[in-house]
Amino acid sequence: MNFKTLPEKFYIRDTISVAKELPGKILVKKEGKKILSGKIVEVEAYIGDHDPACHAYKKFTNRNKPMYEAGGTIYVYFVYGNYHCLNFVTNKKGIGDAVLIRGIEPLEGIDIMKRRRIKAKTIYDLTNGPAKICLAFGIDKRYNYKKLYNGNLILTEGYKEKFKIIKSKRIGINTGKDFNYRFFIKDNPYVTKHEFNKTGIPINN
DNA sequence: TATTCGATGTGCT
DNA sequence: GCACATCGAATAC
Repeated sequence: MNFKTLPEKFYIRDTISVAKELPGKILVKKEGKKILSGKIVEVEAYIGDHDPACHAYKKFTNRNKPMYEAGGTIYVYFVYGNYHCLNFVTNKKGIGDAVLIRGIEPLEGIDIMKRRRIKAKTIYDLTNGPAKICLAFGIDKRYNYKKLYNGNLILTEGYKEKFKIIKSKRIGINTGKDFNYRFFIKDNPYVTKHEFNKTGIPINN
């Protein structure tokens, strides 16, 4: 695979516009001679200006600093004492917006991902969750402040394909629940399925 | 300095 | 469907 790397200007736009276009793009990590890659299938937008679920909601702290960098910067944070989550910073420098990467479809380096996700029972469990992605790809806070267009972790264009993007409420948050800032590819099995209706049927899919 | 709790994943019921 | 591991960041004091 040899897709074109997305330029900085792709990210320096309205955050929702960027989030809607992320599904289908390819995340590529170079580890020496090895390549890990996967297609993004699910993301969530976080908007500092009006979104109480956003880490950069009306405050500037040591943790959320990378979110104020220019679009195209990587923001990785540590949660629940165990896990890391990967975000792409969007919008202009000084604005605290980012997009959380929640679901990826593995393409290359699947053998390596399996070794790092020893608990994953199926190939779908490898990268269908924000912390799972970081485990499979070996991403931690060292990637904070790195750029998505010139490092060993980059984002590229994807296949020319048609798919339907579904918009829904976000997952795992207690505030800002009303915003439909989650975007994912319809019927893709690598999308997380955390929301259920009362009869146990997964919704948002 | 102390306390609370989280943009999750896993395992058990 | 639910408990819990586990610890750093944020907030309270």
